[in-house]
Amino acid sequence: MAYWLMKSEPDSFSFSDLEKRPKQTEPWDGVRNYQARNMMRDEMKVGDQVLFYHSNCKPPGVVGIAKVASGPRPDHTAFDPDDHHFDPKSDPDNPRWMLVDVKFVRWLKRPISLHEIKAHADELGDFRLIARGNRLSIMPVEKSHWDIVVGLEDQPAPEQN
DNA sequence: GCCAACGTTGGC
DNA sequence: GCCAACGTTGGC
Repeated sequence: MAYWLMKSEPDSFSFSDLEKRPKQTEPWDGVRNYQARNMMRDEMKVGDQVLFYHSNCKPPGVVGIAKVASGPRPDHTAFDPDDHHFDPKSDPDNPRWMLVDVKFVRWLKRPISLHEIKAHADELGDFRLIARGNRLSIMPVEKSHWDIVVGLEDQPAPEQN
């Protein structure tokens, strides 16, 4: 089994939204980055575990755990001229953009903020999330990093400053 | 709102 | 293939 991190802006789609979805499952549409697409199309497998990360909010951080719930499928938002993610170059007979379904698993006992993750840089030094200039919305997570990040939920929350 | 860091586009 | 211009991401 592999481990991943997927970012979402909670103003657009939050972990709470995922929890409320029918079957607590959502197609991860709208991704328009080839690296992220390739991971969904070629590498993600049903049952893989996902850190659900809230970006562009206060505070940014990991809020819950999800899992991959489908194999790769065409992203139909690319075919809809009225959709914000419409891509006229994506041909329904040869779709350019692919997605997987993501299913809610559980909330973390408490959110683990980016700030807190960075405070553990000595153990998480090569975690992609805190690498310089990282902008990928989907990234692989090493098991050791997964265990450290998820393990923080059992530690007391750090003092706010 | 600012801006660094990327990715994409398109002229050449 | 190079690279300047432009658009986006996302923390701060």
